[in-house]
Amino acid sequence: MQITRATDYAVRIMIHLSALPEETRLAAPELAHRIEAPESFVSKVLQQLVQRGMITSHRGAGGGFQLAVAPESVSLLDVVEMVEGPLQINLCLAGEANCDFSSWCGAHPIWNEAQTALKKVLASASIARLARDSMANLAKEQNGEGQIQIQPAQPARRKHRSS
Amino acid sequence: MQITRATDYAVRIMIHLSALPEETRLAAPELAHRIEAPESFVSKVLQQLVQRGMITSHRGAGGGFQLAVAPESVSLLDVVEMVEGPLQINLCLAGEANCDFSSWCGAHPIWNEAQTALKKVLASASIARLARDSMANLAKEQNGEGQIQIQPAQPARRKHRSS
DNA sequence: TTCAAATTGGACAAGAGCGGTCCGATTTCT
DNA sequence: AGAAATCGGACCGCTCTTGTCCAATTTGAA
Repeated sequence: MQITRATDYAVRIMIHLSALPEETRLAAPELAHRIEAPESFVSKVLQQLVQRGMITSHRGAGGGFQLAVAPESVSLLDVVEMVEGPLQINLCLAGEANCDFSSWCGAHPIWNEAQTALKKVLASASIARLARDSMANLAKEQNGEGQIQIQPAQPARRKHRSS
Repeated sequence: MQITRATDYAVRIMIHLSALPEETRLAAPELAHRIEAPESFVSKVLQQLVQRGMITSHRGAGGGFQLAVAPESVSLLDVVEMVEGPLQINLCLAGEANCDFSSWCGAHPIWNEAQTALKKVLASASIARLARDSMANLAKEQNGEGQIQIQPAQPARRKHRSS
């Protein structure tokens, strides 16, 4: 009864990209580092998000990933179901075929109600809002301190400096 | 993001036992057949329920399982957590140690809210109510027809009749 | 044009959990 | 003494999870 790591990473990715200035492009390793998730695994999740049209990718030098949708219009539930498929709390909610009792079982309506309540909460939160909340919280936490919270995509300009 | 089969079976077991006349004892194979679940797997779930004190077992001839708690006072959530452990929608809700962002991440409160909503629904339904609903639905479905719905524990008196 | 930076896609793999089976040991009723 | 039943543990195949690694490809820039 738990969301997978991949899903959690996907959410973090979407929030982070959404918090960046528009059109900002970020490379996979950099993104992975920022959300504190393993690089090679994140790259898989990124591919999935690309396939679903949530983000776009650009290859080659200076490439990376950027948001492809309006973050206001995609909910937490959207991202979750994008990675995990339709959210089903119990097998018996997946069509009549999977449950001989559904017509009379007293638990059936409760499973349904619970699932609906869960979905409702997740559907009510847009990625854009989560990004705003994150930034606001961060700003509040380290009050005006130096440390940058969500960095605006460093220029990546550096030429091979040894140190 | 789905409850396990074992959990579903446990719920069915509790509901079924709760629908029986008090003090009724039922053997594992019979119970398994009634909830349409594999015998040997159900016997494992039954052991678990015994260990948690939800039901009591009696060995030997004429033995079986029977309810050990007041079905009014045990909720669907209780049964779920009895089998699966504490319900956690996301790893990041399992204490600060599991999430470096929890203090500021915008998604964190939403995960929490979603989990709470889910738990609330499951906690609000008692096994006793589910049993009553089941019986009422069944009675309605096959209106006064012959077929017995939840059988009152057949006497099991039969001595080896071949046919 | 060439090189380096970056994504893409696929193969691989360890580990855990799930769903279930099987059986010998034990208890208990008759 | 049986027979009926639970108990407990071992075992099993499968799928999913959580990754890793690499060769191929694309692309921007020097």
